[in-house]
Amino acid sequence: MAATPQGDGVDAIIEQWQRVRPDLDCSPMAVIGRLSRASRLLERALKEHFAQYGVEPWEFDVLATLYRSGPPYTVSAGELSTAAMVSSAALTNRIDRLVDKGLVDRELDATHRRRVLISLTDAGIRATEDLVVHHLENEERLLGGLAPAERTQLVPLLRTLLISLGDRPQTG
Amino acid sequence: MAATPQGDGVDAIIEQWQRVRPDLDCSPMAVIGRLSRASRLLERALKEHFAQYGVEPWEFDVLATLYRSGPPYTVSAGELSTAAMVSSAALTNRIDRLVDKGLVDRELDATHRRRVLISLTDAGIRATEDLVVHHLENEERLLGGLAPAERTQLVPLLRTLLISLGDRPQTG
DNA sequence: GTCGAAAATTTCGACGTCGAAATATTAGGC
DNA sequence: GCCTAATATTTCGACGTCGAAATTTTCGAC
Repeated sequence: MAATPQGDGVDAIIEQWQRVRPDLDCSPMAVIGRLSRASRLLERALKEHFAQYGVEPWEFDVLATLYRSGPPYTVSAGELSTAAMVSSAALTNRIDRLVDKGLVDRELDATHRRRVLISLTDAGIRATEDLVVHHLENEERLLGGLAPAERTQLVPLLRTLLISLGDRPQTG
Repeated sequence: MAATPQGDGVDAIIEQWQRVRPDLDCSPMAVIGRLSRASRLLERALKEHFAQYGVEPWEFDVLATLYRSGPPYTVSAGELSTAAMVSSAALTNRIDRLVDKGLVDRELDATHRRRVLISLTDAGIRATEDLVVHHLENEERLLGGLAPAERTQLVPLLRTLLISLGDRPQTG
């Protein structure tokens, strides 16, 4: 009884916990549970969006990391792996496929030959410039439920959390 | 130059974009990028924590869903699949392994025999009761960087976002 | 200058998830 | 009461990621 009328899925979960274990303080779930669910839902929505353009989210992620580094759009494999938060093994696989698609080049760093440099091809630059515009429109749409003031409130709170979790700029 | 001194990784990414493409409004990234990164970092931290107890995050997730449903700690396979936001195929696999561990039972619903009911065993109940206490302590620790007032601000903002993304209680 | 440790990437094997097809069960139309 | 469609779960094949081992290159100690 007295089910929260306007609640989300996390409200329902916390109510269940309080019914079964009123002795526990479940308040951290109200934050962490929501972050986790929101991220999952956004991931799905982004995947659907990119599918319209024949790309996977990870493809745009790699291309965008290269593009935003600026001309000559070159980043080492290790930095790409860190930026994407995936293992170096996963990154090798991703680059293989982007090379096959003709969107990036792979070459050895002339001065430090154990490093591998990845660069956007001209086709990769064009593809990224096209994708990023639609991607931002889509992100804007996904945040449509938040008023501008709400977004403004959200940003510093999430920044504080990220910093406390150890998130730092790549090039400190 | 003029790198944000106290920024997180997302600040750095947005600065890169503005340097390369000042014509684009990247403000949605400030929210969505942070949600995505925070979720990834929290996922890793939870995984590390649960590893101390010899369990994977998904194991706790299934056990907790059963436990918070209350006695007799029984939920259908389909509901577990929805709650965990994974495919029914993935859930079959997860239940197989929890059955092998002796933490849950699998039985056919007597009245609707195409449904499969999953229940916590006594060992499963004890394991969950032990895990949830440590899990909440850990979540509390992970949110340590946020002041209580900041958490309080965060919750309704994330709820609004979740609802606008379509998140709803399972038993509407 | 050489040897061993450190660094960067790739290869390898194992694992977990997904979408689609298959299987089993229930509900409705007539 | 059949036959079809809908529902719920499992099976199957393919794919992507991970951790660890292997490979190549660089750096420092001596």
